Amino acid sequence: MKKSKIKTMEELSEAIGVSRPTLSRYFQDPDSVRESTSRKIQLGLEKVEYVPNFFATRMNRKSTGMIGVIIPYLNDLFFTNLLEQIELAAMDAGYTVISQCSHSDPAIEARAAETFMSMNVDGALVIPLGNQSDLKVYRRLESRLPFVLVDSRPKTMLDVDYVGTDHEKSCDLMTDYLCRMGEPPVFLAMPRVNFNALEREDAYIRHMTAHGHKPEVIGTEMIEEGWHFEAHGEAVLDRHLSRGEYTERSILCANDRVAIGALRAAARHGLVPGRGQKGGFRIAGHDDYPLCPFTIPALTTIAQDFEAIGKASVLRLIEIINGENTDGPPKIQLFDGILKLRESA
Amino acid sequence: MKKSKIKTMEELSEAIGVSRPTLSRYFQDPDSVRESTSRKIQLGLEKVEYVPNFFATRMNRKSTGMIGVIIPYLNDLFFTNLLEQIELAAMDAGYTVISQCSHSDPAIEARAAETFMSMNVDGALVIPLGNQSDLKVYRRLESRLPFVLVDSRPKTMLDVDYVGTDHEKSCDLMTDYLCRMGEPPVFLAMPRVNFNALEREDAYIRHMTAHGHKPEVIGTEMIEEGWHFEAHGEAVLDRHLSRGEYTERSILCANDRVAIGALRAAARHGLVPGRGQKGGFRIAGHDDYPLCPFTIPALTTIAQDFEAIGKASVLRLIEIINGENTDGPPKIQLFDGILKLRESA
DNA sequence: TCCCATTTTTTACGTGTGTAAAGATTACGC
DNA sequence: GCGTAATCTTTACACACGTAAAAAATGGGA
Repeated sequence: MKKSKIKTMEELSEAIGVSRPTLSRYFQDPDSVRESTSRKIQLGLEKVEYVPNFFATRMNRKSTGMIGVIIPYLNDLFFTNLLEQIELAAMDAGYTVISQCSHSDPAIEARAAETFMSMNVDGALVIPLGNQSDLKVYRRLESRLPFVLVDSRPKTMLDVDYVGTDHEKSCDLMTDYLCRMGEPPVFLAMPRVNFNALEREDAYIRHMTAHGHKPEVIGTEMIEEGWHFEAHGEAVLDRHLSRGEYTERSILCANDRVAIGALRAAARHGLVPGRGQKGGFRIAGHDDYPLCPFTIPALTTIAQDFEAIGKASVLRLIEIINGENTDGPPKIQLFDGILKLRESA
Repeated sequence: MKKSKIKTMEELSEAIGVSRPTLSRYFQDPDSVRESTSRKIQLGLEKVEYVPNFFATRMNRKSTGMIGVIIPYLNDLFFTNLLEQIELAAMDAGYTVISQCSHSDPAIEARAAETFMSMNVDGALVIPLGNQSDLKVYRRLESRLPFVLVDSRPKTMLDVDYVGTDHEKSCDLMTDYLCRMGEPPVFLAMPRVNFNALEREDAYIRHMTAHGHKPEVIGTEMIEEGWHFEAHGEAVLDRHLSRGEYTERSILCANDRVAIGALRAAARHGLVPGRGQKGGFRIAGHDDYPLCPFTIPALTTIAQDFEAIGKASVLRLIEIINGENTDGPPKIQLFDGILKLRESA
């Protein structure tokens, strides 16, 4: 059975025998028309191929029902997890998510923001690119549509609503745990591409100093190009282990991907990190990357609460869209990380 | 300096002192107006905040310059890699990509298709969900806009253009390699959620039979729920190793995520897979998941050519959009996998 | 200075739907 | 059968821009 194709609501109204304005109301809320007409329209729709034109639909509305999400990288399970939670939360709230990936390129990030503005999205969630982001873009965005920063936040944007993990606290948690169980940790940093990494590093340093330990940070120099975190972690730790350094220390990695590289460097040197191991060699990460339970040994890490962050950022954005609680200082929501004890530390 | 905000082209034309149709032409092609006016407009734009309305812009055009991409899962680096390549290729070709993730839900997948139709995208690339996909949706899509299947293809959709990896060939390659270097492999399957997995399994069986070996497939029963491939691989292999089975065999895994789980099961049993190892215990994967070089031991696998697949699918879609080479049988493009020899096999 | 070609302005209509107002129809209770 | 309220149809305008045609302005060369 071939359904006849119908392009406009006008045609549809003829085909069904109902006026166009009535159809229009039906599509926006089927309960806004009498039940008998509602049934009549439903029956008609089954016999026909019709999809309302998205553009025409949204053009006249104050609200487009869309929220834009800018995500910096696709090839990182951390971000995809976050994006997934955001999409699900937005879907729940009846919004359509348009996501754009900046592919490590500030120019693309800027263009994505531009696209959102021209599409009249009701609001945007921005997971910033990092240090390279073009801050002017955010300022521009700010003046035109509600937006919330997620996961990380440039130091120059402290006046914007923000949802993320309390890195200070979570890093403390881990540092504290490592100190309690053995030698105070060394921090394996990553190239300065991201604000969170710095926050964690700072938190580590503060915590160590406060407890009378001497902080040691390695891996701040760029060894591998770009976002090859695993390769970076492997190269840095390999270099030190080759010199016989840190073979009986805890290595606290800036994130799990770095830690995965570090695990490999350890294996190459015949070291098996773990709290059960003699000698006190241990490796810990941060983020609870989905693969952590499957590394060898399984990686001890701090889990970020993706779901809470995703949900909270969407809800807050919707609040702003609706003009609720928009006076006063920017609303900052920080969620606690959870220590995931596995094998490696 | 505060730029005055301008909402419509009408207002802009007053502000700059140029007629609206001229502005319209300028935005579509700056060279279509006299250079002096072009400069005048440029100067004006610098003093003013203006973003053309996306919807109004596209409504009257035959072409919206957008292509839609449906991707089944976000939390899998395989798909994100593919999506990235697609986005970059589309960007190169001057198209805007709208991507929608189906989150393992056929209903969401269907809605994404619906959205694309209502947005009048010029065409769509579809990476199917797998067996659960609602095939009616594709048929519907087919009758309304050009689309190309990517990565995997339902058996009921053999009449649609398709771009992917030649699994038959790549699986042969691996099976052949494993046979040459030691005991013929056992195939560690994954739950039947995906057509590629089956294709690979079939290819394995055919190859083994053709060469006089007895094919053995394990892990077809669902042990872990859903897409927890790593957990599945670990559980299946662990069960067999516990019985003392396959400790001197090659394990060919349906994909790398399954293999990562298998690696862990091996480690738990004190086995180190590798071509250098005595006893012939080896593990191999498929896809060249980005983490493969960092597993312990590094995973031998078959790399899919993401870039080629992404580029080819976009180019083919654009061909269809332009009405080129659309007669004749469906165009199938299969790319060869490349054997990545690392440590595990 | 004048003519002609090029470019711009003016005017007007099209895109598909939202939406408001006024008039026509229907449903329902009495 | 009548009145009233709910619902529907008709009509009209709006949204922001594409686009076509005719009229006006501009620029450059002779």
